[in-house]
Amino acid sequence: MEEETGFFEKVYEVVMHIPSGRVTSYGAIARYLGAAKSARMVGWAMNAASKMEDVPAHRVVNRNGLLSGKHHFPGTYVMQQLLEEEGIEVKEDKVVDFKALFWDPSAELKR
DNA sequence: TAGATGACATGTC
DNA sequence: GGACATGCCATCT
Repeated sequence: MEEETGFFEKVYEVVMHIPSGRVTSYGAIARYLGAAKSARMVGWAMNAASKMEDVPAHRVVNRNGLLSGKHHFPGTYVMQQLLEEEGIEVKEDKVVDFKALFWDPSAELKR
């Protein structure tokens, strides 16, 4: 009966809490979940999350601000398009001022 | 059918 | 700079 806080479930929740116009990285989420070494797993969660409309996986990018997962989206340009719709500037599949738009879950959600 | 291995959208040591 | 860690999925044997 527990909520069964699965790793994926946690990732989904965090990603769903990402405010519009903001982006985060796999490591930040993994670190917030207490599994910094599971950053890879976060990528897999995104893969499944990308299928969920409630989970804006397009707001999650790698540590370099590069849309690493855009290649896995239904459309190579969909991810960038969505980000631009949110007001995020994307250049060469990279988030402009990723550092300024970076959203830290542990800083906003505060565990 | 069940079990085992590889692959993956990264990150840290 | 290189190797390892972590969790799920898909595929093969």
